[in-house]
Amino acid sequence: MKKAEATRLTILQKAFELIYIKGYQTTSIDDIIATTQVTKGAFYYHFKTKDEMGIAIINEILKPTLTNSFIEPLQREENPIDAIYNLMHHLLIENEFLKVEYGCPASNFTQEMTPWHADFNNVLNELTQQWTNVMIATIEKGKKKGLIREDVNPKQVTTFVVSGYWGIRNFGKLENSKKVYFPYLKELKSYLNTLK
Amino acid sequence: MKKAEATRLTILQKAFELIYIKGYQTTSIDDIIATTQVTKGAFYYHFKTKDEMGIAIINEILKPTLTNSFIEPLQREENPIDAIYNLMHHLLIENEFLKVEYGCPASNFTQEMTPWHADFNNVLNELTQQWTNVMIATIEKGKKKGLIREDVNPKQVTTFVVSGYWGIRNFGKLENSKKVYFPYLKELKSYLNTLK
DNA sequence: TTAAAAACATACTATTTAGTATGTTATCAT
DNA sequence: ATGATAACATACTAAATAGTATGTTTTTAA
Repeated sequence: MKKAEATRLTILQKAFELIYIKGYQTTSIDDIIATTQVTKGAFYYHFKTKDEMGIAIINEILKPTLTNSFIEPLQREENPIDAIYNLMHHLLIENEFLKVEYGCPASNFTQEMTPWHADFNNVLNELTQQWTNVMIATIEKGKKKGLIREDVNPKQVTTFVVSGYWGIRNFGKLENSKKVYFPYLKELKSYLNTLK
Repeated sequence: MKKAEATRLTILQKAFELIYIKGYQTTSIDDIIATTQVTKGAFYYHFKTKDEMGIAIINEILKPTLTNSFIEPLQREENPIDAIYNLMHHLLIENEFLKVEYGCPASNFTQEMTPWHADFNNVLNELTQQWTNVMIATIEKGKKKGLIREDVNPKQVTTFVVSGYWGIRNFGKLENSKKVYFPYLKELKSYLNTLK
């Protein structure tokens, strides 16, 4: 990797961390250049504005993570019920990238930026749709294999499940403890089992 | 009501609206005094700091709304399954206080303030617990009446349901349309029916 | 090796921000 | 009616903010 590309990447990575912790609006460019040890000139050489950097974070940091941690695990498993449950368990309990006290990065971004920044809205919508589309496909495959009841509506289930995930992350943030994750996961499991 | 109290209340109400729409951090005191037609002197006579006003909004605006729109409907109904479903339907579809494009005010506050402002965290936790406690009690009553299966865990179900609500509000915000609410509500209904 | 362009560095600016200092006016008990 | 205090009004300040102007240094292609 070229040095300039490396600079750009460290800006994105460190900025993401700060934003994940403090929020987008309250993370200043000065904060970012202080923690990255990159000067303002370098920052504005790589990004025209703060918002351009924000969009780049979503596209270049969040999207790859989404693919690795949210999508691939769904595609690896045979049974959609196990796939979804194991995914959630992994995201909530094991994943070290996501911290209970700071919630879900995509959800945070959506909450903060979506009503007022069309660009953010678009790219976050893409992000979410990638995830939901794969989950829908997973459930449909399960139906064909006879692992899921015929009358189950995959899109409906996906909306319900993804909502639950976003909500429980908010819950965790509020209680600042993974404790809330356990009743959620238990109930998710019994819910998913009703789809058999 | 005394005139001074009226001033305080309009500040809280208008500030709430702005914050609901734009977020807490990006709503400035100047924004608030501009839309309320109240001067800075008056504002700081009523509130020592912006955060004091923020807490007051949660206690004096959000809490009463919670009681009226989130708690009483649960207590009025006999069957917890109907109670929860009708509540959600009402909150998502009929309620005019809550707007799809701006999400859930309590959830927005949690997302934005909770990791860094202990005072906000405390009061938001109270708010949420009031709601969940009533929902738990509703389900327990339903169990005693034989309307809910014996092996259902009320706290687990409540965590699951409330998470779903918060999540679907985030979803609505993202898609900026009530359309997503319908698959959610349908699946919520079939889920709730499995608790019988 | 060298010239041009890419990559970075420093010092600055205009605006916005929460909050304050210091007033003036309205209200109310006596 | 009057004095005290509650309620508001105006003008200011210091800090923070996104972004710019104008450099210097490093890479790279010839």
